[in-house]
Amino acid sequence: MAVTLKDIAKRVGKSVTTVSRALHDFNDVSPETKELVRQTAVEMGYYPSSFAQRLQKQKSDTIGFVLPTYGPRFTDPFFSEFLAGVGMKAGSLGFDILVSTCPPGDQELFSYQNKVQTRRVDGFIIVRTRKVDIRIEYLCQAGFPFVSFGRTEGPCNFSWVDEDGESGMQMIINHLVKRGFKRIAFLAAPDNLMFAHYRFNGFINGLKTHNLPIDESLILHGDLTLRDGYAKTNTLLNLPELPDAIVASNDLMAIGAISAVQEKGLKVGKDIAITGFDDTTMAEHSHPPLTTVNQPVYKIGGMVTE
Amino acid sequence: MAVTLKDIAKRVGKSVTTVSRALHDFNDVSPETKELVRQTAVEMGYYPSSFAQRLQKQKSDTIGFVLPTYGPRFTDPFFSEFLAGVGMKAGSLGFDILVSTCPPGDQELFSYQNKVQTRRVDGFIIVRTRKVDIRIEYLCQAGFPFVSFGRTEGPCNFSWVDEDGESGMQMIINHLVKRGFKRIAFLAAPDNLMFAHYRFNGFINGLKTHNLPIDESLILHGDLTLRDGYAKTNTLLNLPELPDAIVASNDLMAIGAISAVQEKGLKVGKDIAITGFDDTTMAEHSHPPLTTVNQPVYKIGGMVTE
DNA sequence: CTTGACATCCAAAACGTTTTGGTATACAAT
DNA sequence: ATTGTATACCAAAACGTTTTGGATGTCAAG
Repeated sequence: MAVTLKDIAKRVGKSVTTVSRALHDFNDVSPETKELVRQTAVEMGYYPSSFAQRLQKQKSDTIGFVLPTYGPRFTDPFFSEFLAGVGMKAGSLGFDILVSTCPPGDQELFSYQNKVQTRRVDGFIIVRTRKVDIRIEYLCQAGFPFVSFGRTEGPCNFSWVDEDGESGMQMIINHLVKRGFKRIAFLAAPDNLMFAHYRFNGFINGLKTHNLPIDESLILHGDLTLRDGYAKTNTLLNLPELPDAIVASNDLMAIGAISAVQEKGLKVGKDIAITGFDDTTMAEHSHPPLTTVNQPVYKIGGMVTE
Repeated sequence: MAVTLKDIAKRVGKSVTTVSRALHDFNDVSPETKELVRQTAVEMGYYPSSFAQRLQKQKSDTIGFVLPTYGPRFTDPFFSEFLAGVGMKAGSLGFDILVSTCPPGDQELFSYQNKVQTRRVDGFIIVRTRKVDIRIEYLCQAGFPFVSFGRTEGPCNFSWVDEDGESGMQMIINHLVKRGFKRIAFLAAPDNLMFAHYRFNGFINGLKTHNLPIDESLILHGDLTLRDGYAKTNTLLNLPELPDAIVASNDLMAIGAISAVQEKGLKVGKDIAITGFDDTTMAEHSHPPLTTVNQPVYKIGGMVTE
């Protein structure tokens, strides 16, 4: 159906080689021929077959990205924003991006292996790194190119982009302490997630810096969802001695916390301070406005891609 | 680098043809040969080159999806959930999904043309259809396969999946009227978006059904963001005569509306009722809980893909 | 002994590119 | 006349598959 080099060659009465080289502006083609070929190509509506090119070049010009989907209700706005950043940068660099979805777990590795083995992608972008991350271990050991958003533990040597969640969290503690809050609770996230781990460290170090006691009963582990932020905050609000501040590991949980606190008839920011982390648009427009740490997700997506 | 059919052929002392046919279980290959070939393939770690296959078959087994990114702050959770649904279904059907990003506008068409012309995808999935939709017009006229989530105006004949936003909105009005609300405001969305159009129609028809007057001053047009829901609601709250209910075209705007109302010291659900549309997880955990209409985005993503 | 049916195999073409390693011609310098 | 140097061109191989249209050998029926 589609117009090929051969068709153009036939039309202009030259060989396929010459047509190909004319279109690539090689200097062993006469200016007249080049012009003729180019015009004919446009006229006939020629576009190279990407698969033929890729087969020949042994390059896919494609980046793989596996969305770690946590079930059907998968609405963490992080991913759409990150993907937007990735997509823009990839597009401007002439790369395609091949997205697949897979819940974290056993089958996860298949998603990666599959694309590596059938040579569908030249490299991967990895997000939500974990302390022990089989994806990273596999790709490292296979010598396959990838860049991650987030570090990992373990011996692998690879390129990554990361935020400094530890500092970010310390800034939050400083902010709270400066305003007189002392009994600070923490809504932690699954500790196998590296970013959660760093934020947790930052929290602990922040308390230590200000010589505040670390009260285990004020540290609860949530799953990063709004729902869970709400639930865990209710647990906190049932303690005999209430916290005067709640530091959440991300904005979603913080927003859940706000709901819970408001529901109890307490004033957020007065009775209990609440802070988030990420600076999502949701945070931007919560009421009262959420104190949070900006994480430029779109930009990070671009950086990782680059 | 990678193992090819030729390598296997050499090893087992048969032709490439035979190896290929053995692996595809053709019945003109002896059982012994088949077994031998299969084992050798596994041993040598053979995986077919997807590009060679695709070039040969003239099929890409890939679905294109262009994310309509509205700027760097692009956090509409709709898209991650939809994409999760698409990805799961596509994966189970052996299809890849090629994602690119492009803001709606002039260059948008390029994203599509490009992939059509270089034959990188076999078909497209389209979302957020518009009354006059150049993407649909182009693909229709080019005879290129696609399925959309959402209908469009215009003469094109194509396959789509859609929600019945009109009924959904009427249900909401019924719900409100039954509870005694009469002065109902509407946070509309850009009318060129089909889903917004249907929801608007549903709103108007709902009012008519109950013989309620249509007050233009109570109909404001927002851009679907939380921020704008907040802003437009403030406008409503400055009217000489307040509405007793605010119907938002989507959950994000509804949540913005809740903020605005609460900030004024009014009680949501008592002084002013607020409803959303979409049933995002955010809505699920807003306080007070948002009355909304469920839109099974994940499932829809799967249906469109199928 | 021939014929036909069947089982097993394969060379070559095709998919649409890019690259390699040339050839042919013209013209100038020796 | 020979050599050298450009300039303009191209056949063939290569990338890794699948498909086409056979070829070969065996065995049973006639």
